[in-house]
Amino acid sequence: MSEGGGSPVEEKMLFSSSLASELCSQMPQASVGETRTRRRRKAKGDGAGGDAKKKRLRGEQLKFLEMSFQDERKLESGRKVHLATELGLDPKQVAVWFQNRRARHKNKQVEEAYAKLKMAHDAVVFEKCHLEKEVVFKLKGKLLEAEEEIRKLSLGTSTAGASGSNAERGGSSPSSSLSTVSHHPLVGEFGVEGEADLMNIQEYNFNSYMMEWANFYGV
DNA sequence: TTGTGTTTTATTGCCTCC
DNA sequence: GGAGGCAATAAAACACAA
Repeated sequence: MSEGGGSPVEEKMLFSSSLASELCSQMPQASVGETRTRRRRKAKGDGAGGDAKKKRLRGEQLKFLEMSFQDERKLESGRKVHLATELGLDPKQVAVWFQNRRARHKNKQVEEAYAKLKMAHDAVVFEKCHLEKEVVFKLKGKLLEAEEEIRKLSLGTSTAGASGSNAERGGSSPSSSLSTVSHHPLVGEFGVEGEADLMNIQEYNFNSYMMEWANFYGV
């Protein structure tokens, strides 16, 4: 039944070549179509007078049409008739072939545009993750610096206060010097003591920052 | 061989332009 | 109002795995 000629796979190869050109060249008569209410026609086949069976075009016909399509995507009637007589086809068949070919071409372009957009999107997501990690890293560094600052301050106040008697302050235990840490506003807020408590402060600050960040970005 | 998915050819209905 | 374009769809032809 098949009319010989190249296999459909070969034809496909032909189609898929050299399609990378103009993106978005003809965006259809846009949004007008949105209101179209699509009808459905009755299935044919039961209809009168032998619908001619569909015939695949032969390889050389396809080649010729393809060349013509690459040359010019639209088909004015003179060219249509010429092509039809040249290939032994009905002019209507030629017109239909061009119509379908344009549709395939457009699909291909849309696919390519999608692939490009997707690549760009993935790259942006990757970059975003990278930047976030960088921000977190820098903030942790600053936090450590701040922690160091606090430690220095607390050590300073404890050594300065060591000149007075412990009894005056009512502190007798060796750990009482650390208790002055609680004079620092941040520390006092939590009523914490010691280095472990400083770590808690750091963690608290970091967590609250992360919460803010998450809220801000809606994560 | 057959069921199923894909591609190609053809039709229909709507829209735009001249 | 007719020609031609397009989107949506039907259906034949084909490919291919099971």
